[in-house]
Amino acid sequence: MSQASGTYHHGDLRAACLRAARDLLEEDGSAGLSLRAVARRAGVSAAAPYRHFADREALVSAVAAQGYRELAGHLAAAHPSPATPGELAAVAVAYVRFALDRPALFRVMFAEPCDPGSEERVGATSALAEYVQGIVRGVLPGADPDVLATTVWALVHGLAFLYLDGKLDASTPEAVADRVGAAVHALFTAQAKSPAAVTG
Amino acid sequence: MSQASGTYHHGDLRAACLRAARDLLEEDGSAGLSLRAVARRAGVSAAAPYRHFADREALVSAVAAQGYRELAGHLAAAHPSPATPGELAAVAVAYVRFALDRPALFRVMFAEPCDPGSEERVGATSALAEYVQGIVRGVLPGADPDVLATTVWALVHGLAFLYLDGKLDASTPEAVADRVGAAVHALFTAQAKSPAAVTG
DNA sequence: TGTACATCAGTGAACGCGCGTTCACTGATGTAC
DNA sequence: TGTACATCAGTGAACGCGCGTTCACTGATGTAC
Repeated sequence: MSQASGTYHHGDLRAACLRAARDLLEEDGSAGLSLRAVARRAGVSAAAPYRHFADREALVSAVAAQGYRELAGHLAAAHPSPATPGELAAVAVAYVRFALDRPALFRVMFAEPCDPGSEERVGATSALAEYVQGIVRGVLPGADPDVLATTVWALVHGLAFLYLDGKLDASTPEAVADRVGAAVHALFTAQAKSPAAVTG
Repeated sequence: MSQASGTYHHGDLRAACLRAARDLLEEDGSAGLSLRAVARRAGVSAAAPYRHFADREALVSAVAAQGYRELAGHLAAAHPSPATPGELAAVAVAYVRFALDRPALFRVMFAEPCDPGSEERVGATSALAEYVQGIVRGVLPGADPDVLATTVWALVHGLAFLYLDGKLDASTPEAVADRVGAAVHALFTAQAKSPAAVTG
C-alpha cells in the first residue's frame, strides 16, 4: 500500500493523493480537503489528480471508502471472531479508538448521507454493516441479529461521537476502554436475561 | 421569536439571518451556509450581517446554539419529567425525530468539536448534557448518573446518526419509534437487574 | 412641540483569495515491427 | 537490437466563481434641549 513501487512518471499518484488527503484532513479538518491542496501536497500540478479522480467528490468518496476498509481491519484485529460479550467489547473499544485516532477521517466517513454514486463507498459501508451484524450473530445467536446488531452499533457509534465532541473524558485509553466496555456489557446483560426486550 | 416586531430599519435582522441560515441548511446542506447566501436570502446587502455577527463562525455557532435549545424543548415536550423507562423511551424517540426532521441542523450541531469561543454554544450544549443527566437520575436513582446518562445518550445519539446515514429504516415514524424504544428498554432492563454492569 | 444632533443599521463597491475545472501541451513509457 | 509510433500521466496557464471581509457612505431613528 505504501510501497509506491510501480512508478510511471511520478509514482503511484493515486495513492499519493489519498495519502495527502488523509494528512490534510487531520491537519486542517474537512474544510482543508480541496483537490488543489491535495495536488500541492503531493508535489504535482493542480490538474494532475484529474487523471485519477473524476472530481473532488470522487476523491472524498475514495478517502471515505479507504477509511471504512481500515476500520473493518482494526475491528478484526481487535478480535477475529468474537463469541462472548467480553470479546465483543474489545471490538467496540477498537471502534471508538479508531474514531479518536483519526477524528477528521471518521467525520468524513459519516458526515454526509452516503453518496449512492460511489460504488466503492457503498460497497465498503455495507461490508462494514454486514460485518457488525455477523459479530453480533456470533455472540448472541438467539436474538434477532438485525435489530440487536444495529442497537450495538448505535451505542458504540454514539460513544465515538460523544468522545469526538469532547462530551466524555478521553484523556486516557484506559478510561475510554472501561466506559465503552461497561456500556456494551450492560446491553448484553439485558439480552441474555430477556432477549424479548429488543427483539419484540 | 418569530414576531419580528421590534424593527429598526429592516426588521429584526439577526433573527432573519438565523432563519435564512436554517432554511439554507436544509436546502443545500452545510456547504451552502455562507454569510453571503444568508444575506441574499434575508434580502439585505452582503455586509449587513456583520452588524449582528462577528464573522461566519459566529453565525454558525448561533445556529447551533439555537438548535440545542430547540432540541431541549422538544425533549421536554415529549415528557416533562420522565420517571420510568417507558417515559424515557418517549424522550429518546423525540431526540431521534428531531434529528430526522432537521438533518442538516443536527449535523451542524455535532459536526465540529464545540468551539470554546462561543459562550452561547458552550452554554447550550452543557445545558443539554445536564438535562439528559437529570432525566436519567430521575429514572434510575440508584445508578451512577454520570456514567449511565452518557451511555443512554450515546445509544440514542448513535441511533440518530445511523438513521441519518440511511443505515436504518426510517420510512415510517412507527418503525423508528419501535426500534428506539426497544433499544432504550434493553439498556434499562439490564440496569434494573444488575446496575453494577455499568456503574462498576 | 420643534429643532439640532448623535447613533447606528444597512448600503454598495471593492479587495484579494482559493477553489474546481478546462485545455492544449509535453515528454516519458511501452509496443510493434 | 534498433527505430517509429501510440499512449497517456503530468504540466502550466487560464477561466469564472463565490467567498469573507473592509470601507466610506447614507439615511432612518431616537434623544436633548
